[in-house]
Amino acid sequence: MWVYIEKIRDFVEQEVTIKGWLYNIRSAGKLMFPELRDGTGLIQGVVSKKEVSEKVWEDFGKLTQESSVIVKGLITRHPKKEDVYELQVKDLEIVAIAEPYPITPKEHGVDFLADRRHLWLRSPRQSAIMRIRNEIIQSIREYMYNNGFILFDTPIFTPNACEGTSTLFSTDYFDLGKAYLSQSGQLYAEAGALALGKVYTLGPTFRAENSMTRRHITEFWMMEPEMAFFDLNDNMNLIEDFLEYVVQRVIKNKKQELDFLGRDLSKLEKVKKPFPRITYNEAVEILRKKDIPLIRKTENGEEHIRPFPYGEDFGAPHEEAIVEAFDKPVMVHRWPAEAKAFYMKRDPENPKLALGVDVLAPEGFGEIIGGSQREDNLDFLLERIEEHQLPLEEFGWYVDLRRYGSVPHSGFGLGIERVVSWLCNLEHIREAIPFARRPNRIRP
RNA sequence: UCGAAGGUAGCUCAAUGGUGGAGCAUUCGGCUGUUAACCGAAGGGUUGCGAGUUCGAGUCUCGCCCUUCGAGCCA
Repeated sequence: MWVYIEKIRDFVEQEVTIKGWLYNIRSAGKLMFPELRDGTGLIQGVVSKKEVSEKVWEDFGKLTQESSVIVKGLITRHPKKEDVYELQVKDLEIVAIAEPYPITPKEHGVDFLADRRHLWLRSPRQSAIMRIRNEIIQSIREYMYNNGFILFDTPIFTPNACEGTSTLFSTDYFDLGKAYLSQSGQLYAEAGALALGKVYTLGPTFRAENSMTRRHITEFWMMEPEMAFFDLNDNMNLIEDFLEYVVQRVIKNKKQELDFLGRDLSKLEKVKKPFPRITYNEAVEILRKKDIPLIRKTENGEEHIRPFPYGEDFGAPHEEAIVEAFDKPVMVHRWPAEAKAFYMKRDPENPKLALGVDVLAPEGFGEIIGGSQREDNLDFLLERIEEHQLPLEEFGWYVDLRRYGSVPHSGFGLGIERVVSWLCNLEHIREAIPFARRPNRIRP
């Protein structure tokens, strides 16, 4: 019977068939120890010369790393190790002999591996990350479904920039001129929220920023819920509840993979409601107390400005300093409006502040969520569009949402790969997605 | 885009301006409990590209290309 390695415990002392690939093989005279991989796990086979036919013995000698095979044998407990199982090999069918495999069980550099991403994904580490990514996305979908959100898929071709700030990838669109690859589904999700109440979009987004850091890729997946009649506070309550659900479910269901990656689970177990909520101004106070300067580039190098001035946005060193004191995600809210996007509603108590919230992951993994309450007043929104010098003709439909039964509404965007990096404790975001797109890499 | 480090065998890395090496991988041989197995042997090189200095350049100088790390921007 064909079984998957992850289910092997249920078949002890039974004869099974495993279909997979040779991960590694060791030999000791009349014994061989092939390590088999089938996508769900690894198992060590034991081939004894006196137990198998001459042909099977010879065929095992021909196998190279990553050769595909169908192996029959008896599942037994490891003679020395607890909860480890082996396959006592009886028969072998070679599906295909692999050419010399470039990725060996030894060390490799990141560039070499990135060039062979299509093969790198076969390694136990990458396989564990992809399984955890799957669990994260699945738990997001289930949370949303169970809480009354409607999946609302937004377009990838768009005629306008959602936020005027970042650069967009462009392409020709028949007779209609340029089209751009979406950098966010938010504006369309707002239309969805006013139609359906609570919606979310989950799909790829694109940013043509020449960002060469361990936290950026040019094509990344984002989950963006949008809720009618939610204010900033409701938004933050949702973020807390949602993040706790996702993190706790992932550590419950993917413990084996997280252990394999060497993830410190005690840090993730602390991700429970409530999360600290601090205002932007309080965050600046933290930076001032720690004497973290704002570093600004000048013609003759760098300028270090102390104390950190109110109104400036935070960079990576600032985020790290703010998060340091907490062991949970930190929600920073009420930002200087000037630095923020045009669609954010102003704080009624202080119009210089926008009702935005950023969520900073613990352990220095940076911003995983950016959200806000949206501007729902028609005249204020028109003002913002003018201030930001955005083409009104492209935003006509968006402005319309304020004409026909406008309501307070809020939402946020969560970067899937940032969350994968955080939960898997990855050094670099390039491992968080099957095929990472970066400014200097579009292959494979 | 800016700053720093780097580019030598298939991979990871050594090599005082003076005959380019090791471990792993590959091929062959040995070994009945191996776990990135081990032991023995063999094959494997336009030192990123181009110019210059020098009797002599992997090593020094200049230009270009590429990679990594950090910064900015952001999810």
